[in-house]
Amino acid sequence: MPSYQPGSDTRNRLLVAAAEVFAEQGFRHARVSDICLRAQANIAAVNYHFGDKESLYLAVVQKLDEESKADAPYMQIEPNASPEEKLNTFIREFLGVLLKTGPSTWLGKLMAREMMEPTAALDYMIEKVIPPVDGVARGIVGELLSMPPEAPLVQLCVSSILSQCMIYFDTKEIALRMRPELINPDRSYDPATIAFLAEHVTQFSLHGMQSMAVPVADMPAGK
Amino acid sequence: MPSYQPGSDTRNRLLVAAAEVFAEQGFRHARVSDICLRAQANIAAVNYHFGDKESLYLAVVQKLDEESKADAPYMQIEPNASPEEKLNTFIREFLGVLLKTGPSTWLGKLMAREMMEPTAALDYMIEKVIPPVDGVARGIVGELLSMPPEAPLVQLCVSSILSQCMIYFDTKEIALRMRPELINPDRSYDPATIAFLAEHVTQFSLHGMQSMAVPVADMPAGK
DNA sequence: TTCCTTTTCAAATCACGATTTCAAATTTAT
DNA sequence: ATAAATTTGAAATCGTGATTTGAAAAGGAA
Repeated sequence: MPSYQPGSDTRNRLLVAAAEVFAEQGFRHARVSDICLRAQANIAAVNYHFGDKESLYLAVVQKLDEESKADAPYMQIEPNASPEEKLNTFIREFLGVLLKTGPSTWLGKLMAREMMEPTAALDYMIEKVIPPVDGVARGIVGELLSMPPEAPLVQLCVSSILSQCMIYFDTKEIALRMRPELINPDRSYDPATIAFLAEHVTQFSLHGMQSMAVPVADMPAGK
Repeated sequence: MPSYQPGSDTRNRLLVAAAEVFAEQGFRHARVSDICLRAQANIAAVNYHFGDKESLYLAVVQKLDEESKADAPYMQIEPNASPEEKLNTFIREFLGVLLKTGPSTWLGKLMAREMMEPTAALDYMIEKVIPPVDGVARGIVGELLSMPPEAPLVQLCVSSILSQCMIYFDTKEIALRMRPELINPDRSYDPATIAFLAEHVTQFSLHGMQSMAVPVADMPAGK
């Protein structure tokens, strides 16, 4: 029942095609017939190699996660840069991951989708994918606020920053109708537009945090 | 084929139940069997009264929109308040619409879902629902920046503000796993938590805009 | 009451997409 | 070269959920 040749060509084509389709459509709307079509594989190939659609999805998430551990540009922030520069780089890379096309953007898109519509992969992501990204963001913000990365205020600011990036991914369908000239035929944003948006988010966030560099009220503890 | 008694009791129960289910699950995941169950109606009632699931959905959106035109708290900002107060009120009300439970929150939730996963209702929303909300937000931000509401920078800041609210709706499933004590059994957020989050978003955004009160670079025009 | 319109109901049908089946093709090992 | 193991392919099956059907119930007007 399991795959006997983990390096099988068909198996790999399925993983690549599936990453693309899942990133574009989300787990539920992705059709395994679509995935097989793009992978030039038979409709039964997913079940033969992975058991079922969800296991394939899990395999995609893990594969992309491992690959991104190798080189994820927004995880390797120049340690000597100023915290302001670090934040700008982080935002630019994170926005790119959500708005560009290609393999390096797939895990980010899957993560954004899991947040809105969780599947079994969310547990994996909470454990393995989110902490490193969150850690980098908290490190930068903590530095900016002169606060430990675990401080509740740091968490709030990280949410504010990430949300500003994600909105452009989430509202892509609206942008397509109201500002179609900003989006390429392959549904990616233009690099110039991404750079422009990153600059705005950076400025907005830097100033947003400027006056917060002292400990203030805590999150309410009880429910 | 069409409904003969537009005020039919069953028809109204369907509209109410459908609004609730659609807001909670989104259009695709909502089951008409579920809606009929909650409306105490037969499984065929949706097709008898509305034709099909999508027409019911459209009817729900329009009904909620018309009702909200009557009294939507975040649309009626005290005109004499300072712009800072107006922003705080707007953010608190908008967050409430996304994080509380009850009829007044349903349209906001449907709008948030349409953004991520558009249906035929998106066109209606782009035309009728978004402009008023967007207009109020632009008015407040324009006042804060001493800029006309149509300025591109005003648009960017509005996106930054709305995104910070929406993230708490979008990541509810993660919050459920990482901070379950913040979310009530009925899946709503506690009023104290909402007020706390609104305070943070307001402060972050006010400071984020503080230094922008002069015209700067424009959105790149060409694609 | 009786006829006609409207509404409800349970059961059947449809549509779509995931999964299974099993025979044929291919690969690998001896 | 042959046999066993592995992989592929086309068609069949399943499951879920929306939609349709047609008979019964309910209402209303003569």
